[in-house]
Amino acid sequence: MMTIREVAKLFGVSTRTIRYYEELGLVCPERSEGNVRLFGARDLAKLKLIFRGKRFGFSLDEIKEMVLLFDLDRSGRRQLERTVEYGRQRTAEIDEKIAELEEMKGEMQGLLQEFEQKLREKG
Amino acid sequence: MMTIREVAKLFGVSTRTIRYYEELGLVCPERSEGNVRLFGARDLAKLKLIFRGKRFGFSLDEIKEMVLLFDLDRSGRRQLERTVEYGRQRTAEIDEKIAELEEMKGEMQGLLQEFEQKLREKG
DNA sequence: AATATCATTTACGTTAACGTTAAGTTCAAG
DNA sequence: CTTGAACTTAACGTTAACGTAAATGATATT
Repeated sequence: MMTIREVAKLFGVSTRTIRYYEELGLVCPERSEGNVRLFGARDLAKLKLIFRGKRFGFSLDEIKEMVLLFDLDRSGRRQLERTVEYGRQRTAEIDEKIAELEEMKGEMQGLLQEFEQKLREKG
Repeated sequence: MMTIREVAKLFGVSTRTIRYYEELGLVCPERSEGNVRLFGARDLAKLKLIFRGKRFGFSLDEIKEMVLLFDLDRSGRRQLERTVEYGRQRTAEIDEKIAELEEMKGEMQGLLQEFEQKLREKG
């Protein structure tokens, strides 16, 4: 069980950021006797997913939906099916993002080759 | 040569967004006799790069630096070398992003398999 | 038990990336 | 040449994602 400052340091963010994510319902750590937040392994895995999502321009609202995958494991069959379907859509989106990134990379490399060509011309 | 509304519609954004990007110095379209913005092919290619960058969580400040690749083609040798070096760093970063996205995809697929397993258990 | 260093909630402040409105200008159609 | 739609600048409004400060409570150390 980690304290909020340890968690913040672990992910390289402020404690405010962690509390804000709790405000939004993204995480819901246990509390100690004296109402102090205590983060378990599952909370940390969730936060890892959250910060990874952030790095790819997902909004916190979108991330909130993605994080539901973490919370719905003892739900009913119908709910599970929808969760799986939702997860499929998300991974499909990620595939698209990867493809687009590679296209972007290709364009930039094209530009670089042009420039290098010009450099060679100048000797 | 396209007008601002045509450009906005083409990319599915507001005209304000396009003007804002000009405010930041990201694009610099020609002007007609009567001071009306006219976007050429090069402006459109640049905007395409800009919106693609946005989809991956790059800030407009970061994008501004990336877009410099478009503007510096008749600069001097030293400048060209630095541009090429900068471009290399950017493509390396994109490689990292791709790798991380694939890791993310793997994690989500792992979760999905767990859920599907549970679905099979429930018959 | 006092002191220092953490924690808590509450609430207002900040910045990026636009949205929106106002007041005026240009362009295409009739 | 006028009328209406689309353009212009200028300026203030908005929202997400936090930053920061105040007042207070918990915890560890000496």
